[in-house]
Amino acid sequence: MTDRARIDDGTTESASKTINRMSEGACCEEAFPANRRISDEEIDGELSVFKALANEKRLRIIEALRDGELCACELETILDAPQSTVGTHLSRLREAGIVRTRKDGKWTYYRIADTASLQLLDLARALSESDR
Amino acid sequence: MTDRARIDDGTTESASKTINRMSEGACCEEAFPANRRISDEEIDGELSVFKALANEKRLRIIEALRDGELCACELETILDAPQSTVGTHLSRLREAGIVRTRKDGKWTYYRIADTASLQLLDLARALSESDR
DNA sequence: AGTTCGAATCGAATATTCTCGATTCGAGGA
DNA sequence: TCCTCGAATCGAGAATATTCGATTCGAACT
Repeated sequence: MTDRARIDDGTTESASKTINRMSEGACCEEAFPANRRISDEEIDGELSVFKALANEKRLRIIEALRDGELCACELETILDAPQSTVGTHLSRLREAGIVRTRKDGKWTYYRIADTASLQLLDLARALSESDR
Repeated sequence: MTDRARIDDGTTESASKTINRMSEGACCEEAFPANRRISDEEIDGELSVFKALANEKRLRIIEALRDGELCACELETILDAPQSTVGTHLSRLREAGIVRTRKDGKWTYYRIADTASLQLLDLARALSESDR
């Protein structure tokens, strides 16, 4: 919609310390103490993330934000959906902490909050491709 | 319910080749060609995985199966929900390829199909804990 | 001030998912 | 064979989520 200056990338916050911890030692293994009863709060946390990702339009939004931020109006074009629909999905993603916003004049730019979200999509894709 | 012999663990299939590929090089980074337009089939694949995980009872089932297989009746006790409810959730997880079954007499034992599912939960938990 | 544009939110119709009693099915016994 | 137990499935009501027109809000401009 506009060719104004963009913060192309590098502004997405790095993955959380916990996720970095997952990267040490045997890659992506034994991130948590293995045999530990899980709490309700942790289940709720996982649930809120998965609910935020369990929608086609929201997945498309995240995929579109892989290579950098986009404003809401650009996402409307990409999704080919009305403003209120896209706005609702963006609000859900923001509430879930998946995306962050930056305001510039009357435009609102969205970006991925944590690259761990993208790893999540990659893992899900690999998982779905492996069993068919 | 019963103290019959169990295949305690080691029977869950190893993560898919694609996921193993993700483990090489810089851990859990650049698993996919980076700048590549995603297809509808891939979105559908991601979506089916996330939809299967976007439910509290199903997450509890998966967490319960972390340290080995369990039969349906044991999961009914753990979830404290009626047989038909638990059975429905188990069917969904099986259809999504998240769990596999083994029949022994009149019992059906469930186990995690791919450890990548557990990594998915760990990542989601870390993500939800990082932004609060 | 008023106007316009982009975006957030409201609210109600629609669509999807969840729950769970009831039924069916299959594997062992008696 | 009949009976029982564990589990899969059906079906309908309840709960949740999605859609999107309409409204509101804020920033920029006149």
